[in-house]
Amino acid sequence: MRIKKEAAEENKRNILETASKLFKTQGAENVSVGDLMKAAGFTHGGFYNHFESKADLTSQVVRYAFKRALCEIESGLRQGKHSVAERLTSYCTSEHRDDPDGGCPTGSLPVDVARLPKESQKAFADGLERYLVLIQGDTTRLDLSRKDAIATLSMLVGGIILSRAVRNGDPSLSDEILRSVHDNLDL
Amino acid sequence: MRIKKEAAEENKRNILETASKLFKTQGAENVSVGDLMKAAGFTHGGFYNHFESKADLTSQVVRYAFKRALCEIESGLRQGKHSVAERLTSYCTSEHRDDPDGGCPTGSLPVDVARLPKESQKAFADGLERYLVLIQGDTTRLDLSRKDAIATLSMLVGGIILSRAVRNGDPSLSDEILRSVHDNLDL
DNA sequence: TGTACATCAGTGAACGCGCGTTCACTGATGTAC
DNA sequence: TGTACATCAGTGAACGCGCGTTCACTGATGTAC
Repeated sequence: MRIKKEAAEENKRNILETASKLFKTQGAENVSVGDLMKAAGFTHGGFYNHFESKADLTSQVVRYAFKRALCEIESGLRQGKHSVAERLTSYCTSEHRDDPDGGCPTGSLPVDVARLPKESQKAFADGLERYLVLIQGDTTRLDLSRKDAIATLSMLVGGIILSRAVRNGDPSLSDEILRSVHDNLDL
Repeated sequence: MRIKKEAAEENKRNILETASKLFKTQGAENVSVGDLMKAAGFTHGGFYNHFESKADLTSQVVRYAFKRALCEIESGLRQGKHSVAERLTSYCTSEHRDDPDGGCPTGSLPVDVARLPKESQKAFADGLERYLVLIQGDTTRLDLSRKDAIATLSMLVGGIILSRAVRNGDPSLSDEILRSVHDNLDL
């Protein structure tokens, strides 16, 4: 049966939110359309009312995940809940490592994105660019050059990815990676 | 028909070599057993003479890929072809970014490995550990603390992963990431 | 404002397809005598 | 050394299964008059 227009939009947002969590933890290729719709509380058939294909979903998820993460950080900055430096400091922690679905897309999606079509990569690049602007915008406490901002972000992303890769295989190495990157930040 | 024992071992090595290239470029989940065996020059049925399952293959590939990469670097060091510092310097370059199958497993496999069973993660951790020992072993030119070695490796890995993620979506950002990380090395 | 009809979000059965895996078969290789 | 038999790497058809996608259907919502 047909539902209200706002309800349909809310449902789509729900699907995107659910997908961004599942994709970050399991990887886009390991989440089926059926799994996703079930997790969002629907049957699979309705999926194609919102998305042209699974590939279409994927690029929309990349965009959505960055938007969500950036909005959250920016509103936190505005309200004075945390500074950019504090956010960067909390990036390489076991809390973030163990919570990929709530975490930043920079650390969970890039390897998937490298195999996705151009449009998804563009969405990722746009998100990354906004992160860099955000980091550089904090001139009072950090005052990083763009080069340094990129290098810092690379170290954080590499650290969290490596720590997740060995988390179950060698937990103490995983912790050591987080600590090493964390201590090398000196913001 | 039955073949000579050494021939069978050589065939298995061939499958592992082919798999490590395919996995690094496409990701383990996107390479089917049929694809792999065909690329290695066989039919798919024989796969189970060498591996218990695809999961078994995957963990063997992680181990194999590190062994191959480390042997190549170590023999280069022994022959004086390059130093550790030179290898690190050439890590974040467009050549390495555009050649994932020939490249280092640290940059191509970690996100896949994070979703694989403990044994594969152990194989990855062992490989990573050997990399760190190698980096620290070069005391004459680098003399990095273990912490610095980990932070450096994290930055390199993060840089190559991010540059690959935006390569088709924003080529100039991709190049900028490589340059920024490269310049921040100062070995 | 009320009525008649088109629209479309969500349902669930059904589709073709490729996946990982199994299996009967082949015949050169390895082994026991 | 020669013979007889067991072994097993590689082949290719076949399996069940879950995937992405399609489609006929439902009925509340949106729209035209």
